[in-house]
Order: sequence, then C-alpha cells, then structure tokens
Amino acid sequence: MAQRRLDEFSISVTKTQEPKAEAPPFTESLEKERKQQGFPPAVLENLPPSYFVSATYDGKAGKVLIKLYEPVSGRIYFWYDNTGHKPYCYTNLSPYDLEKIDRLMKHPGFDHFEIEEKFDPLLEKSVKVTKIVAKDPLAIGGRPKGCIRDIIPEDFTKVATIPLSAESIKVWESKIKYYQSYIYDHGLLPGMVYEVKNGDLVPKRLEEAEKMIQKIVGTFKEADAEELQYIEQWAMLLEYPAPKFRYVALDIEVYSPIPTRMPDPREAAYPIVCVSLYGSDMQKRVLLLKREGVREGSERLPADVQIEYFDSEERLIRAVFEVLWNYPFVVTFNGDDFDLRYLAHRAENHGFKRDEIPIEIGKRVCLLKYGVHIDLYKFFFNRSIQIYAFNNRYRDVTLGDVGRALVGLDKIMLEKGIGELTYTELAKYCLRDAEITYKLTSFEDELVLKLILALSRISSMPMEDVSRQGVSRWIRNFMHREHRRKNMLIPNAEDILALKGKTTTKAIIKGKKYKGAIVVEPVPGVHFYVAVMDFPSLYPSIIKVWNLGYQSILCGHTECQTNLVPDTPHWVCRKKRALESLLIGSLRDLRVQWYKPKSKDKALPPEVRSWYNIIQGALKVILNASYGVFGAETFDLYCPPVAEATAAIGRHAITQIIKRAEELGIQVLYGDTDSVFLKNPSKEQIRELEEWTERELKMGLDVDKVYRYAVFSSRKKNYLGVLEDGSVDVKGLTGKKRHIPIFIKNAFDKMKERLATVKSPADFEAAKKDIIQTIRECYMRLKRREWDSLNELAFNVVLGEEPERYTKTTPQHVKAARILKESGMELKAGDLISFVKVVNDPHVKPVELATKNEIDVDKYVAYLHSTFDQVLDALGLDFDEIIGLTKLERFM
DNA sequence: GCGGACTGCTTACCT
DNA sequence: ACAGGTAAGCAGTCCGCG
Repeated sequence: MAQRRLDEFSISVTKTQEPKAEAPPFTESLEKERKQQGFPPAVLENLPPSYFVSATYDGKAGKVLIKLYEPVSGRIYFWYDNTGHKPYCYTNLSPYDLEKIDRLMKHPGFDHFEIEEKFDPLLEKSVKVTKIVAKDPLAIGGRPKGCIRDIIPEDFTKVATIPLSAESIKVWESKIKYYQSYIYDHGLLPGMVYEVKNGDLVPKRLEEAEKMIQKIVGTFKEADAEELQYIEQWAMLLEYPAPKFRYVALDIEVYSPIPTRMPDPREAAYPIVCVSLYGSDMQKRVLLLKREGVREGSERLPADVQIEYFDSEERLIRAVFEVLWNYPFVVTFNGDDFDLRYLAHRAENHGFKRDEIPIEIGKRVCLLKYGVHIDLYKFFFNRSIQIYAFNNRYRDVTLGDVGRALVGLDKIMLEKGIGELTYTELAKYCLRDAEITYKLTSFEDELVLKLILALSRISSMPMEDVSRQGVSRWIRNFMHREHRRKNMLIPNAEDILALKGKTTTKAIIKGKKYKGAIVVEPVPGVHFYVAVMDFPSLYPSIIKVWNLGYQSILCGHTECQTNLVPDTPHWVCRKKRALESLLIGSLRDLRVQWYKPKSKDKALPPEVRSWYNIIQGALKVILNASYGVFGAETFDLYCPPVAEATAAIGRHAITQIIKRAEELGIQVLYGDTDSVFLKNPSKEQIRELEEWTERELKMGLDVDKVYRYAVFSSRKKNYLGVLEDGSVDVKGLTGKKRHIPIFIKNAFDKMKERLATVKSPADFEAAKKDIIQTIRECYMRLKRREWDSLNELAFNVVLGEEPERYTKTTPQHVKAARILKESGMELKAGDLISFVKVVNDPHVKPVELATKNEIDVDKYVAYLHSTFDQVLDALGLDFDEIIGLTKLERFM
C-alpha cells in the first residue's frame, strides 16, 4: 500500500509530463534571446521543486553556485550563495600567535580569525582551534606558493618566541574543495529536491517518501538509537524519487590528414566535419560541414533524422553550442578529453569570444557553463562500476564494447578514413556513435543517470564529480560530511598514520602491507550437491560488529586494551562507536535487510523495484570498497591497522566456520575469504551452522547457492559449478579468461555446455565421451590448420603501459606492440594487443601481419592442453591419452 | 654454449 | 589511485656441465 502511494506521489512531484523543452534548431534569434535574457539563467526568487545536480565555485561572483534541475520545464536554474559563507581552514595556533605572521596578515586573501571549539578525534577530546577565514578559496590552498596553509608552518617557526618543531604546528581541512566545504556546512544534500523560496534554497519535503523512511526505520528492530539515526539518514537519501532526465548525447568527427591518427584536441588544427546530437526528446540531428569534392552518397538515413549542411564550420560550431546552452545534461563518450575539448579549442581558433563558448576547459575535465556534462567513458572506466555495477559485462572500455555488451549496439566499422567518406556514410557513422552514447544513458529507465544520482546523494558530491572520481573519493566525502556534522576536526592523514600506522602481520605476497584472506585448499574431483554458504558483505559486517575505525582502533583507554583482534596485538575501543563503523554498518544493514530483498520483491511495482535495484547496486559498489580504502595510502583516512584488523577478523571467522562445520560432520570442499563449500549437508546441519554463527560471531551466514555438482582441480580460485537450473559458474579457469584465443575458448565453451546437461553421476560417462570428442576435434583442426581466420588464434592482451616503458622484461604482447608501432600504429597504455604465436624468431606477430603457415601449431596444442587440464584432472581424464588415441587411429 | 632450476614480471582472475 | 591471494606464461639469471 505504502509503496503505491510513494509511486503516486513521485508522479505528482517529479513526473515530468515528458519534458517538452525541445532543442531548438539553430537560429540567430534564439541566440539573441538568450543574450537578452541574460546568462546565467535568471536566478528566481521562487523555484518549483528542483534537483540539486551540481555545485561549483564561481570565481567571478566570488560565491558558490548551485545548479538546480527543474524537471517539468527541463531546465537548469542557478542559485548563488546568499549566506555570506567563506572559505577557511583551522590551525592550533592562537590568533595572538598568528598575528605575528606577517605574510599571513598581509595576504590579500586573508579575512579574519574566529575561535572555535572542535572535537579532535585523535586526541579524543575537545580542543580550541583558530578558524582562518579567507576571501577566496585559492588563498587557503591551490596556488603553487604563498597559500595560507603553507605560510603558517613555514613562517611561524621563525617568529615563535619558544623553539617549535614544524610538526607541532597543525593546519586542518585546508585541502577540501570549497564547494564541498560549503555543502557540508549548510547540510546540503546533492541529488536531493530543493525549492527556492524568497531567494533562499530550502529542502523540499515529500510526505510519502518520509512515510516510507519511517516504515523502513521501523523494520530495524535490533539497531540501537545511534544506529537508527544513521539508517534514517541514509534512507532519506535513498527513498526520495529520481527525476526523469532531459539530455542529449553528442559525438563529433574531425577530419584528419593521417587517417590512423587521432587529431590533437589541444591544437584543434583540423575542421570538425560532422556532429551528431541524439536527444532524450527523440531529436536526432546530424550537422555536416560542406566540403569540396565530397559526394552525397547513395545510402539513406532514417526519416526521423534531421540532416543539416553548413557552409562554414563556424556556423556549425555555433549550432552545436546552442544545444550546449540548452540541455541540462550533455552526455559524451570521452568528451572530457576529446569532443568538448576539441569544440572549445576549435572555437577559440575561429576567434569566438570567451563567453560565446559554453565549455569550461579544465586540466582533465571539460564542464559546461549551463548544464551538466557526463563523460560516460570516465564512468564506465571506473573499475568498481565495471565489476560491481555491471558484473564485468563489458571488458574493454570502448564505445563499441560497452555498447555491444549493455545495449546490443556496435560501432560501424570503417574501411576508409573520415576524409574519404561520403556525407551519408559519415553521417551514419557519427550518428551511430551518438546513438550508442544515448542508449547507454537511456537503457533500463536511465539507469546510469540514476546510479550517478544515487551515488551523488550518498557521497554528497555533484553528479559531475561522482561520475569522474573513484570510489575512495565517494567514501571519503561522506565521511568528511559526517565529521563536520558532528563538529569533529577532520584529521590529517599523516597524523593518523603517525599515531596508528603500524601493521603487524606478514603478507603472503611480497611487497604487500599485511596479511589478507584465507583460501582453503580444494578437494579435487567431482562433487554432487554442494552448498555454498557465505557471509553477506563480510568485511562491512566486521567493521560494524567490531566497531572498527581510525578512532576506535588502538584507542587511548587502557580498559579497552583487552578487547583484542584475533591474530594481532591490536585492540578496539569499547566505549565509543567509530564513525566508519556506524556509517558502513548502517549502509550494509540497509542493503542486506531492505534494498536487496525488496529489489526482487514481485509484490512491488516495477518502477520501485528498478529504483531499489539501482540503490542496492550503488550500495554494493560502496560496501565492496569500504574495507579496502583503509589500506589504501591515497585514502584521506588511511589507517592500516583498521584494514589489517578487518582481514584478521575475516580469517578468524572463516576458520571458525570450517572448524564448526567439521565438528558437525560436514565435509568442507573449498572456501575463499567469506565462503565455504559444503558437501551434501543436511538441512539441520545448515541450520545449526547458521545459528551457531549468529550466536558466536554475531554475523549472518547464508546459503548463497547450491550446485547440482561442482568440479574442483587442485588449484585455488579455479572451479566449475553447475546450478540446479543448469546454468554454469566458471571461476578462474583459463577457458574464461579474456586473453585466450577464441579457437580454444570455443572448445572450452562446448565442454561447458555439455557439462551443464549432466544431472547425475551416471550421466558423466556419456558426457566424458563427448568432451573427449570435442578435444580431439579441436586438436585435429589445429594440426590440419583448419581455422576460419587468424583472428581465431589471436591472444588479446592489454598493454598496461606505453610499450617503451617495459624495461625489466619484454612480455610477448609488448613484442607484438613494438612491431605494430614500427609499422606506424599509435599505441598507448590500455590498448588491447592481438597477436599470434609463430615459429620464427620473436615467436609472436600481430595478427594483422601474420600468415597461416607461420603459425606455431604446437604452441597452441600446448595451450589447449593446459586450458583443459584444469577440468580434465577432476574428471579422471588425461589430455595426452586423448590426443594419443587419435595418433593411434591415424596410424591404423 | 646449453638446459634446468629458479626468481621476477606481467596479466587476468577471485573474494 | 579500494585491498590481498592465486594461476599461468614467459623473460631473464645463475649454475653446472669434463
């Protein structure tokens, strides 16, 4: 019932009668109109419910600027700070001392001092600090020299009346982006709904969402008051509805005299010959530059595509800019480094005035003066997004691969260079790229934008930042937000490290900082009925249950020193909850107890399920990284003993489970980090194990899945399991690695399909025969050189670095890359190298350059051998025997 | 000069 | 710029070998 009301309500607030603010075709009158209206868009005294989508510091105005997206009109409105908030940092020097620092007092950006009482989480007590308030953010930090944050420790040691070490002079919070600091101080929530009333920015309260939040909070019966507070806070961020977005996908094509070379966007030396725009209002436009000697082309484009020819490039660019002044969201694939950068520089080359260019060029990003630019390349490149949000469905971060994997749409292959295409060929090619970019944004009900919105809410970051930065920044920012909310000083990384930096365990891998998880030696063979039990989000659970955080680990109380982390000398505070423990713990609880199950609940309307699915995905990404960040030097709250303690407790937990399972008479076949694979356990045994874990470890242990049967070799992280429904899990086997030749992969997949049909031990005999057949066939085809194309034999390996930067060794793919480079190919880190193994000297060759006869067939047979060995061992088969038989046959 | 044992580098994977 | 653990293949080194 409540669910339904939520839905109705979201309609009345955000349902945008399909925003109809159409992208107007280029007209000079429209541009005039815009100028008359004035830019930025009129700051209204009153604005209907709108989404906080972006924030920045406007240097000209000297104020924070917040961009609000109003979904009914589909427009962006600007709101400028009217509270007089100013940038600042803290120090432990008194104003009296600070006044002695000449360079500070005379600094043009210095404003005034204030004295504040803050809680110092490392000293575990309240302290008086001086707030140094500045006129502009760059005065605090950001300029290479002469910033307030550097001046203080540099100069005070000289003027101090008593000798002081530089380390004892502290400056805090000087590296926080000003608009973030503003967001935290005003308790603003990016991604949420606001109104402007009499010029003030005020949160919009949505009754139905609020009711839902209370309902959710009510289901957490075991949480204490402090935990409930956090659960409620998160639930608010996650329950408020998302808008329908109005956006346009943009892609440009540039003429290049050398077809294989990408034109440099910083020089923008060549003309932009085509721009495609694909809008959420279903506008599809292709803007083409008229050039001499280019033919029309015979193909036709779909009727709903609007083709526009331009005599001058300048007018074409103006038409594109009109669109960039119009849409609230502009989506590109690599627009930061190419499309927008090129457009902006090309416009400069044409003599456009600065305020005619709607693009703000940064070092690594390109933002829009009006709307929000989302660069999907940056977003999909994010490893956490790739793995956890999209389950590794795409492997290369290219428009073609991501498009193929997520929306079933590939790039158009070109046989010629851009300069040699006819107008229609060029239009088609360019439009397809914009179409893929558009569909990557629109698919599954605008999943990508909604995911970014959800992450923006969780992390308190503008959508642009959240889509470009990594998970450690998201986590850092919500932790910073909570420090400010609780009036805690945000500690400096070096202070945390100096006080709590030591690790004590020894990593198995050379060069790592501490010991990680346990992997159980598998029991080789085929096992029927295998139940996999695991701890749902083990590490976040540990952080919650054990109260882990930089404050609580190795705390100052002697009474807590007996609360030891197993396998380490570290102790954990018993008196006060750590922020991280509360934040991560409450997020975990919400995902496990509410969003994950509800996203699959058929009783809920599909829109709610789909939103919940996005939320649980966003939470998954964050939770999966929430332990790792403590062990990452680049994380602002880096605290190695917290990471070490988490892993140690994890080892303890799985060890206890294994011990208990064996005591219950269950055979443990395998286990990794947070899971145990149990051979044919009874219902009672499972229940006992669950109950024991809950009671003794205070953590949940669930049956994650049940394999009809599983195949283990003696290798860890290598197995194959067939589920009840016949689907097959393949983990770590060479046959699924992406670098292996398709030729071998196909044979492996054939075996996999055959294994999926095996239901009982008796079925195995027939399956084995078929598998033998498959292998023999593959072997014979190799020996007889019967493959369709050399591509089938190509290994595909990613170049981790520029080819020249391999100095220690020269791996095969680098050899191939260097050969390619000699033949004029441009190669950089991240490129995929396809090569085959050949008989003659360097023993590798890029596929493009190789011929059939030089293939080293024996190398491929050896590879086939090792790929299949991982499974054959367990099935009691022997590769050599399989091959040997065929040799015998040939003999007879 | 060559092969085997060994270490280290690199990539791709697992949780 | 989340962590550590594992597999595999190859490059490079060292050592013994009349």
